Amino acid sequence: MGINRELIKGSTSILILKLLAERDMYGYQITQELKTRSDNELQLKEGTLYPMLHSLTEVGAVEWYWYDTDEGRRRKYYKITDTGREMLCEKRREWKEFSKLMNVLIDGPEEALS
Amino acid sequence: MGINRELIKGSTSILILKLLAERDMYGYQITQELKTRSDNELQLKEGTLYPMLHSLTEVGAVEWYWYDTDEGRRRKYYKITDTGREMLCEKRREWKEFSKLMNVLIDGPEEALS
DNA sequence: TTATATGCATAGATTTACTATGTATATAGT
DNA sequence: ACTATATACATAGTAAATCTATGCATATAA
Repeated sequence: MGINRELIKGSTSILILKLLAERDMYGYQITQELKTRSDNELQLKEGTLYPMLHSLTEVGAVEWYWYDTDEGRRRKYYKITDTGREMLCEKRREWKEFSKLMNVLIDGPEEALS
Repeated sequence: MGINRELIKGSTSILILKLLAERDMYGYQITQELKTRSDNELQLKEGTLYPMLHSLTEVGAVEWYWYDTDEGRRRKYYKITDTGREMLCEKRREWKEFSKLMNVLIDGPEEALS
């Protein structure tokens, strides 16, 4: 449905880009951070996250690098690019517009409240 | 993604139920009304609308009746039920919650603005 | 008579996100 | 030593939502 479709499609990627705009993060960390910040309401699954991260990498919105922790654990860190920051900015703007429209529509004309 | 999934799934049905809560409408009218109210941004397609209306009928949220206009045109009017009004109320509440959360997350902590 | 708008509807494709699963290491409990 | 849980990456297959394309039919304007 026009704007809706595009918006909704981006809702997950907005959140990922937003977190990466604050600092580099690895996949698992992204899921935990979203879970914490949303007070357990947003539980991003691996089946959603990793394909999305790969897709964001393909379009040049993020880059990644391996990092070996001192416990010998390997982590793949994702880093937002300038392109990614522009995407975030644009998607944020679109989200604001869409949510504003939705609020107007579902609150609707006063006479409908009777 | 939890709440997101459920919310987004309902975004179209919320709008349909909202319109029907104001007055009975037929399919084509719903598409035009949404288009007008959203200033041409929301163009609900028949392929989305009719399956949705049938689905809402199945779950008892709406009912329908035929109406013959004086020009001999037949229109299928949809009418919201009490169940539908409850659904609308619940969905509206969930939308408010979700959009609020999204706004908090994408605006994020102030230190991220640097 | 041709195009456009109105009006209902379905079939098939696409997109998105999910569930389920697989691999592997670290740590805590028994 | 064994087991469970958390961490960490990833893919295959499935389900759901919406879209595009199409079909049928009538009214009206060019």
